[in-house]
Parts: sequence; C-alpha cells; structure tokens
Amino acid sequence: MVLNRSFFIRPALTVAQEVLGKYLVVNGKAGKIIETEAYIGPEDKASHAFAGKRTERNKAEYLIGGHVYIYLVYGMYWQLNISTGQKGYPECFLIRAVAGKDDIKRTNGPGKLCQYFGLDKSFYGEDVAKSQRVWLEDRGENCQIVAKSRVGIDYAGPYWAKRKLRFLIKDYQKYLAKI
DNA sequence: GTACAGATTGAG
DNA sequence: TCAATCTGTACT
Repeated sequence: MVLNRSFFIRPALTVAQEVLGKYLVVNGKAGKIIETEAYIGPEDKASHAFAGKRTERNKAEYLIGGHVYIYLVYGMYWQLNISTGQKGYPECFLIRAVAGKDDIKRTNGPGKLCQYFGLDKSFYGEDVAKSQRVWLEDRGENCQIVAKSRVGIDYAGPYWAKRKLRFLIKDYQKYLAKI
C-alpha cells in the first residue's frame, strides 16, 4: 500500500522511524529504506530551517508532510528529504540509505541513492502522496529500529550532534555485508 | 561584488 | 587525508 498524507503529517521523529522497512519507489526502481535521519524543526540547530530560517533552497521543508525537499551538498551530491508535519512547520527526514535489488553499494549513502534513482532538482517539491513517479510503499515488512547519532553535523554543537536522531534497521550490517 | 563552508563520496 | 564543485549566506 502506498503511504498517504496521514503518514507524513506526524512529527519527523516518528516518521523517520516508521519509514524504515518501507520501500522508496522512483521511476520503476524500488529500494527498502534502511537508514534515515530526523531534522525536527526550528529548534534543531543542525536543520537548514534552524530558528525558522527560510531560503529559496529550504522552502520545501515548510510544506505539509509528504513533499520532496531535495538539495545539493558539496556541489555534487543530492540529498533526498521528505517534509513531515503540518504546513508552515519546518520538519523533514533525510533518507540516507536504501537496499536495492542486489547492488546496495550503489544505494548505501544519501548522495549515492539519489544518483541511483536519478533524483535531482526536477523532483523538488514533488508530493509523494500524489506523484506518479516517486512514492513510498508499505510492503508489510516489520523491522526493529536502532537509534544513533547523526552524521556530518558537528557544527551544530555537541547537544544536537549527539542526539539520537539517526535511525537504522537492526540488521543494517547484514545488508552492508553483501557488498 | 568576494569569501567561505557545507546533512558526501571515492580515491590515495 | 583530500579534492571535486555549487549555492546560500555573510561579509566588503
């Protein structure tokens, strides 16, 4: 079943965990989501929307849950986020890794999975609850969740860098072992 | 206008 | 350990 609006309008903290084990489907390719990070609103110092900041780049983060917030980092890699929560409140989660058919080494990083799925700025603001080319699917697979610290945000200070806002499925290492 | 750093990655 | 390479932000 395709995940609908009601799934995404909950807090990023909830959605980032529940979306693990679901499938990302883009242009006919599908992958099981195995790692995410939550960016939980204006008080989150690591978020692009910290202190309610709004820019041309991050405006999709303010849309009602279910919209694609995709942006370029380091000049070369796209990061796929999906907004959560209500309209006007900047929350989202970042999809950091999915498990594709067999070549996980091409989808085990946020930049790499976008390259694999062909995701770029043309998907900016896409509504995954309505889109015909990108959506999330529940295939009835349950999984256990492990929480870790987020990656690459040391600039946000020890409190936000250490908070357990990165989520992985428990057998994440098993997938990596297939490389 | 210039300077700079970043939610990454793969090669050395 | 480091370079690739673009964009928003904070300056001049």
